[in-house]
Amino acid sequence: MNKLNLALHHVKENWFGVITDPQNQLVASAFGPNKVLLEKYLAEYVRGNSRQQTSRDGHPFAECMAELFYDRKPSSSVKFNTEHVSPFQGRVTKILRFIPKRKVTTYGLIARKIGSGPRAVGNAVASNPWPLFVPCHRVVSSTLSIGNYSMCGTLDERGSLIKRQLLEREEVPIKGDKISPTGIWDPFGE
DNA sequence: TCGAATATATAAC
DNA sequence: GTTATATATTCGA
Repeated sequence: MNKLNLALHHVKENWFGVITDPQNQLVASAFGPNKVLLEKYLAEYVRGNSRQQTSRDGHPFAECMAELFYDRKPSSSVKFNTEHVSPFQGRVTKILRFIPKRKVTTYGLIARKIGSGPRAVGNAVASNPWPLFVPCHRVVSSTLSIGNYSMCGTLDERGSLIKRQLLEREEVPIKGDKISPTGIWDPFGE
Protein backbone atom coordinates (compact mmCIF):
# COMPACT_ATOMS: atom_id res chain seq x y z
CA MET A 1 0.00 0.00 0.00
CA ASN A 2 0.95 3.60 -0.29
CA LYS A 3 2.68 2.80 -3.54
CA LEU A 4 3.90 5.88 -5.30
CA ASN A 5 4.70 6.45 -8.94
CA LEU A 6 7.51 8.46 -10.49
CA ALA A 7 6.97 9.78 -14.00
CA LEU A 8 9.49 11.66 -16.10
CA HIS A 9 9.12 13.73 -19.21
CA HIS A 10 11.85 15.27 -21.31
CA VAL A 11 11.48 18.46 -23.33
CA LYS A 12 14.44 20.23 -24.84
CA GLU A 13 17.04 20.87 -22.13
CA ASN A 14 14.85 20.01 -19.15
CA TRP A 15 13.53 16.95 -17.38
CA PHE A 16 10.16 17.19 -15.64
CA GLY A 17 9.35 14.76 -12.86
CA VAL A 18 6.24 14.09 -10.82
CA ILE A 19 5.46 11.74 -7.98
CA THR A 20 1.84 10.68 -7.69
CA ASP A 21 -0.04 8.56 -5.19
CA PRO A 22 -2.60 5.80 -5.88
CA GLN A 23 -5.39 8.40 -5.79
CA ASN A 24 -3.67 10.34 -8.56
CA GLN A 25 -2.80 13.17 -6.23
CA LEU A 26 0.41 15.04 -6.86
CA VAL A 27 2.88 14.34 -4.06
CA ALA A 28 5.78 16.33 -5.45
CA SER A 29 7.18 17.76 -8.64
CA ALA A 30 10.57 19.00 -9.75
CA PHE A 31 12.36 19.92 -12.93
CA GLY A 32 15.83 20.65 -14.21
CA PRO A 33 18.42 19.71 -16.80
CA ASN A 34 20.01 16.94 -14.74
CA LYS A 35 17.96 13.75 -14.80
CA VAL A 36 20.02 12.01 -12.13
CA LEU A 37 19.77 14.93 -9.74
CA LEU A 38 16.04 15.22 -10.39
CA GLU A 39 15.39 11.58 -9.54
CA LYS A 40 17.57 11.77 -6.47
CA TYR A 41 15.78 14.87 -5.25
CA LEU A 42 12.29 13.41 -5.68
CA ALA A 43 13.29 10.09 -4.14
CA GLU A 44 14.68 11.92 -1.15
CA TYR A 45 11.51 13.94 -0.77
CA VAL A 46 9.35 10.84 -0.31
CA ARG A 47 11.97 8.91 1.61
CA GLY A 48 10.41 6.67 4.19
CA ASN A 49 7.01 6.88 2.57
CA SER A 50 7.06 4.28 -0.13
CA ARG A 51 10.29 2.38 0.44
CA GLN A 52 11.27 0.56 -2.72
CA GLN A 53 7.68 0.36 -3.88
CA THR A 54 7.95 3.26 -6.27
CA SER A 55 6.78 2.35 -9.77
CA ARG A 56 7.80 4.17 -12.90
CA ASP A 57 4.86 4.43 -15.20
CA GLY A 58 4.22 7.49 -17.29
CA HIS A 59 1.73 10.00 -16.01
CA PRO A 60 -0.10 12.89 -17.71
CA PHE A 61 0.99 15.27 -14.92
CA ALA A 62 4.56 15.03 -16.20
CA GLU A 63 3.50 16.34 -19.61
CA CYS A 64 1.26 18.87 -17.90
CA MET A 65 4.27 20.15 -16.03
CA ALA A 66 6.18 20.84 -19.23
CA GLU A 67 3.11 22.65 -20.57
CA LEU A 68 3.08 24.83 -17.48
CA PHE A 69 6.76 25.55 -17.95
CA TYR A 70 6.02 26.93 -21.40
CA ASP A 71 2.86 28.71 -20.24
CA ARG A 72 0.59 26.62 -22.42
CA LYS A 73 -1.99 25.30 -20.00
CA PRO A 74 -3.67 26.09 -16.68
CA SER A 75 -2.91 23.90 -13.69
CA SER A 76 -6.55 23.23 -12.85
CA SER A 77 -7.83 19.81 -11.87
CA VAL A 78 -4.63 18.68 -10.21
CA LYS A 79 -5.19 17.45 -6.68
CA PHE A 80 -2.38 17.76 -4.18
CA ASN A 81 -1.21 15.25 -1.62
CA THR A 82 -0.46 17.37 1.45
CA GLU A 83 0.88 14.57 3.58
CA HIS A 84 4.37 16.04 3.80
CA VAL A 85 3.54 19.71 4.27
CA SER A 86 3.22 21.52 7.58
CA PRO A 87 0.09 23.49 8.49
CA PHE A 88 2.07 26.67 7.96
CA GLN A 89 3.20 25.61 4.50
CA GLY A 90 -0.41 24.81 3.74
CA ARG A 91 -1.49 28.35 4.61
CA VAL A 92 1.21 29.80 2.39
CA THR A 93 0.33 27.44 -0.47
CA LYS A 94 -3.27 28.59 -0.32
CA ILE A 95 -2.16 32.16 -1.04
CA LEU A 96 0.27 31.13 -3.78
CA ARG A 97 -2.55 29.50 -5.70
CA PHE A 98 -4.44 32.79 -5.82
CA ILE A 99 -1.64 34.80 -7.43
CA PRO A 100 -2.97 35.58 -10.90
CA LYS A 101 -1.04 35.15 -14.10
CA ARG A 102 0.84 38.27 -15.20
CA LYS A 103 1.25 39.19 -11.53
CA VAL A 104 3.60 38.53 -8.65
CA THR A 105 3.43 39.21 -4.94
CA THR A 106 6.04 39.52 -2.20
CA TYR A 107 7.09 37.43 0.77
CA GLY A 108 6.18 40.34 3.04
CA LEU A 109 2.67 40.80 1.67
CA ILE A 110 1.93 37.10 2.09
CA ALA A 111 3.32 37.27 5.61
CA ARG A 112 1.04 40.15 6.55
CA LYS A 113 -1.93 38.39 5.02
CA ILE A 114 -1.48 35.28 7.15
CA GLY A 115 -0.10 37.02 10.24
CA SER A 116 3.42 35.70 10.02
CA GLY A 117 6.86 36.99 9.11
CA PRO A 118 8.48 37.39 5.68
CA ARG A 119 11.37 35.17 6.50
CA ALA A 120 9.14 32.32 7.54
CA VAL A 121 7.17 32.74 4.33
CA GLY A 122 10.44 32.56 2.43
CA ASN A 123 11.14 29.21 4.05
CA ALA A 124 7.71 27.90 3.13
CA VAL A 125 7.83 29.14 -0.46
CA ALA A 126 11.32 27.73 -0.88
CA SER A 127 10.13 24.30 0.14
CA ASN A 128 7.07 24.27 -2.11
CA PRO A 129 6.73 20.60 -3.08
CA TRP A 130 4.79 21.37 -6.28
CA PRO A 131 6.77 23.88 -8.38
CA LEU A 132 4.96 25.08 -11.54
CA PHE A 133 1.67 23.51 -10.37
CA VAL A 134 1.77 25.88 -7.40
CA PRO A 135 3.33 29.06 -8.81
CA CYS A 136 5.98 29.77 -6.21
CA HIS A 137 7.94 31.58 -8.93
CA ARG A 138 5.42 34.41 -8.60
CA VAL A 139 6.89 35.59 -5.32
CA VAL A 140 9.62 38.22 -5.23
CA SER A 141 11.27 40.35 -2.59
CA SER A 142 9.88 43.70 -1.52
CA THR A 143 12.63 45.45 -3.50
CA LEU A 144 10.97 43.97 -6.60
CA SER A 145 14.14 42.24 -7.73
CA ILE A 146 13.38 38.80 -9.15
CA GLY A 147 15.11 37.03 -6.30
CA ASN A 148 15.85 33.38 -5.81
CA TYR A 149 14.52 30.13 -7.18
CA SER A 150 15.90 26.76 -6.20
CA MET A 151 15.65 23.73 -8.47
CA CYS A 152 16.00 20.20 -7.16
CA GLY A 153 17.30 21.63 -3.92
CA THR A 154 20.08 23.69 -5.46
CA LEU A 155 20.03 27.44 -5.20
CA ASP A 156 22.08 29.41 -7.69
CA GLU A 157 22.05 32.04 -10.44
CA ARG A 158 20.68 29.55 -12.90
CA GLY A 159 17.49 29.13 -10.90
CA SER A 160 17.06 32.86 -10.77
CA LEU A 161 17.34 32.99 -14.56
CA ILE A 162 14.70 30.28 -14.95
CA LYS A 163 12.42 32.21 -12.59
CA ARG A 164 12.84 35.28 -14.75
CA GLN A 165 12.05 33.31 -17.90
CA LEU A 166 8.90 31.91 -16.34
CA LEU A 167 7.74 35.40 -15.39
CA GLU A 168 8.59 36.76 -18.83
CA ARG A 169 6.55 34.02 -20.51
CA GLU A 170 3.62 34.87 -18.26
CA GLU A 171 3.97 38.49 -19.35
CA VAL A 172 4.75 39.89 -15.94
CA PRO A 173 5.95 43.46 -16.55
CA ILE A 174 9.68 43.66 -15.94
CA LYS A 175 11.94 46.63 -16.38
CA GLY A 176 15.65 45.99 -16.20
CA ASP A 177 16.20 43.49 -13.43
CA LYS A 178 13.09 44.43 -11.49
CA ILE A 179 9.37 43.79 -11.57
CA SER A 180 7.33 46.84 -12.50
CA PRO A 181 5.06 48.03 -9.66
CA THR A 182 2.02 47.44 -11.90
CA GLY A 183 2.87 43.73 -11.80
CA ILE A 184 2.31 43.42 -8.08
CA TRP A 185 -0.74 41.58 -6.81
CA ASP A 186 -1.88 42.48 -3.30
CA PRO A 187 -3.27 39.46 -1.42
CA PHE A 188 -5.46 41.80 0.61
CA GLY A 189 -7.26 42.56 -2.60
CA GLU A 190 -9.83 45.25 -2.49
C1' DT B 1 14.94 21.69 23.85
C1' DC B 2 17.89 25.16 21.83
C1' DG B 3 20.88 27.27 18.47
C1' DA B 4 21.59 28.10 13.78
C1' DA B 5 19.98 28.85 9.28
C1' DT B 6 16.83 30.84 6.01
C1' DA B 7 14.27 32.14 -1.60
C1' DT B 8 12.97 38.61 4.09
C1' DA B 9 11.79 43.60 5.53
C1' DT B 10 12.94 47.92 7.12
C1' DA B 11 15.46 51.59 8.78
C1' DA B 12 19.51 53.98 9.12
C1' DC B 13 23.83 55.48 7.31
C1' DG C 1 24.28 51.16 -2.47
C1' DT C 2 25.39 48.87 2.17
C1' DT C 3 25.00 47.49 7.04
C1' DA C 4 22.30 46.15 11.44
C1' DT C 5 18.49 44.28 13.63
C1' DA C 6 13.96 42.27 14.09
C1' DT C 7 11.42 38.44 12.79
C1' DA C 8 8.64 33.32 12.06
C1' DT C 9 9.46 28.83 11.02
C1' DT C 10 12.23 24.68 10.35
C1' DC C 11 15.87 21.41 11.26
C1' DG C 12 19.40 19.04 13.58
C1' DA C 13 22.56 18.05 17.59
